[in-house]
Amino acid sequence: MVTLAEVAQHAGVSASTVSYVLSGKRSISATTRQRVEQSIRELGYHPNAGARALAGKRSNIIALMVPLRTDMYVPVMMEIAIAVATTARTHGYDVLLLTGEEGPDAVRRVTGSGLADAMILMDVELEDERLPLLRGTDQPSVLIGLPADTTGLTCVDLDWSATGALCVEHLAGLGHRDIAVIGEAPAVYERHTGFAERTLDGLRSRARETGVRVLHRPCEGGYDALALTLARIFDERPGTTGFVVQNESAVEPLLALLRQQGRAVPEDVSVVAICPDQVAVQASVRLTSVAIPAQEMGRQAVEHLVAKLDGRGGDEVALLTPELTVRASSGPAPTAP
Amino acid sequence: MVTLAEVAQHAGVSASTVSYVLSGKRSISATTRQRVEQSIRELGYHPNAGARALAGKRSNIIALMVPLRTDMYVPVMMEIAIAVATTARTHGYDVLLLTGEEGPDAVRRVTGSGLADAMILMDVELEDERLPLLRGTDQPSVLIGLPADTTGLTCVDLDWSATGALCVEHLAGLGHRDIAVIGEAPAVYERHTGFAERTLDGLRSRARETGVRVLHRPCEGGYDALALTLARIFDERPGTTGFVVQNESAVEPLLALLRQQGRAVPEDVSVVAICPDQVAVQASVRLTSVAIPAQEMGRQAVEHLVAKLDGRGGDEVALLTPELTVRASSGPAPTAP
DNA sequence: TTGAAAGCGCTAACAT
DNA sequence: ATGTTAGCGCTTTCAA
Repeated sequence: MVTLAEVAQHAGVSASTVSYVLSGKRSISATTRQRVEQSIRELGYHPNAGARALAGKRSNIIALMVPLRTDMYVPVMMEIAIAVATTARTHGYDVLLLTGEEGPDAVRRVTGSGLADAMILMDVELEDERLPLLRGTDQPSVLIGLPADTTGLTCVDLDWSATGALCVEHLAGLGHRDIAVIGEAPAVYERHTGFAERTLDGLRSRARETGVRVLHRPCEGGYDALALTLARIFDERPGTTGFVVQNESAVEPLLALLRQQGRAVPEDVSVVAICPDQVAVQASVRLTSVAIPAQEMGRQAVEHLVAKLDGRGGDEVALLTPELTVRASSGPAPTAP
Repeated sequence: MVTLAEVAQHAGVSASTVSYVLSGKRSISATTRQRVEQSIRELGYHPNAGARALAGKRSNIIALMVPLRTDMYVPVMMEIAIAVATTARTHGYDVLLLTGEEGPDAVRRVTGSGLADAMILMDVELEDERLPLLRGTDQPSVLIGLPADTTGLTCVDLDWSATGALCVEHLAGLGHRDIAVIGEAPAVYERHTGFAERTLDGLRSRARETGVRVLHRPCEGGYDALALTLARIFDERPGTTGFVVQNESAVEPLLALLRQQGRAVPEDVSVVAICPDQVAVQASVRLTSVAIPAQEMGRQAVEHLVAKLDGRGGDEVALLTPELTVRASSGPAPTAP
């Protein structure tokens, strides 16, 4: 293992000079710099992470807490995680992967051990039990998701309320008066996950404003669950002509069942999905959708965190503006026969 | 921040005693141990990770390199990653998330800096450029996936060749004589990803043995791509009665299109999928499938790695035996009209 | 069974 | 512009 001292000797300079060449924290003459860089290359030197963390009081590691749950749409989580990792690298940070399993203990462990300099939490609940800990520490953190009380916290999230509103607006604008919402699995609501409830709020308040009726039904993924849900919806509201789907694993089943029942999309019923663009374009009908900007969320979370680590920027809630893309699954409401 | 020295003082013992209480590397009298543990709790002490890594020469971190690609089935990657993280924790390790982006450089960086004690690589190609580096270092590693040459390497993977064979065997046993294989996206083959090629080998050699014909077609996911592929298949082999699908995002489109063409599953055509069980049971027809044991792969990778770190166990290739579950999508081949 | 003390490799004053 | 040096908090000999 090559040490800084060896590099120093090889280059004929002192250890601190090598250190400063590396950190750029003081000016170095061009010639020494080159000699040092040359030695570093020749010896294949890599600074020891532990020693650095110990002496410098920063590990250059960001912890990322991902949920274990399988009732969230996994590709979105993965996309966020990867965006976090790659963005972090561009700022010189590595990412430590923590699963939700350890819960609040993980926060304590990471904070206490100096393992990471900061952390990003995903899948935040409205009353998340990790929040008191975060507020009580000086370790910078960013939440992806919005808890009920954001005091003293930095959060990044899609503006789910606006997302819901946007969906209703689109359908209402097309003349739909009776809208059904296929929501996330019941467990997601029971857990009081912010995004699900906020979407619903946005949906409902815009419905009120535009005078359309909204029927919301949570739904597990898969065909069987959706068949049941759909039957109930048409039973209760036979005049339903618009659907908003928030559960990715209900998208394809919904399209299949509508087809099977002889209801044409978008002639008889319109469908608006809340999902990643990729899902929208790969579906059997190209879906009008509001995109979930997973990458952007991961990227912004890191940018905010790095800003805090650098002493710039403070607490703040960054809500991403939703964008609706019109595709083939939505059209004017059918005129009554 | 609480230090070991503070704990020692609080407990009225020396620093080394506290250290040994923590590591258990020498016997401590019951009373001292309790006093120390008490102090640790009272002060909320957490050992400093950097100092530990520096002095102990082990970071207790395992690096996990995940691919950036989106042409692999993402939930499987995620499930592996989470299994790695949770299993690692049970052995006292944390997991550092590296993306494939940095490529071989990441291996150098992690090895050189002592950031991680060991690493797990996912999405290994047959001739992976990271392998020479791994062979040339004493840092333990485990591959999830099988390269062409496994000399000096430890690998964990599903036995894809046996998986392919199993699929053909099942269909052949039901009397199918003409089988089509819907494969992964062309890019996956071009990249020479081991699992895709091996599956094909297994498929073909068992086909030869059982005297069935196999037509293999790579396929991007989504409806449009699959529609094209399917048309060509029936064009070329009108007598096709069995399908093996390896691309998850082709599963649902395939079922939809078959339905649409009036081909009943399993009466007219049988479908066997290679996918996680969850996908198989959530599909519109419950699929006969060979499961991809994502969790098990992640878990075993960590177990092997920990064994190497502890000086137990050496290089070794662990192939998981595939298991086929018969569900509703496969049945006897239709008798010729 | 316990203590004392020498580093681990690096950073950041403090000097010059 | 560069060198000297005192730690950072822990592990692990070496001693008792």
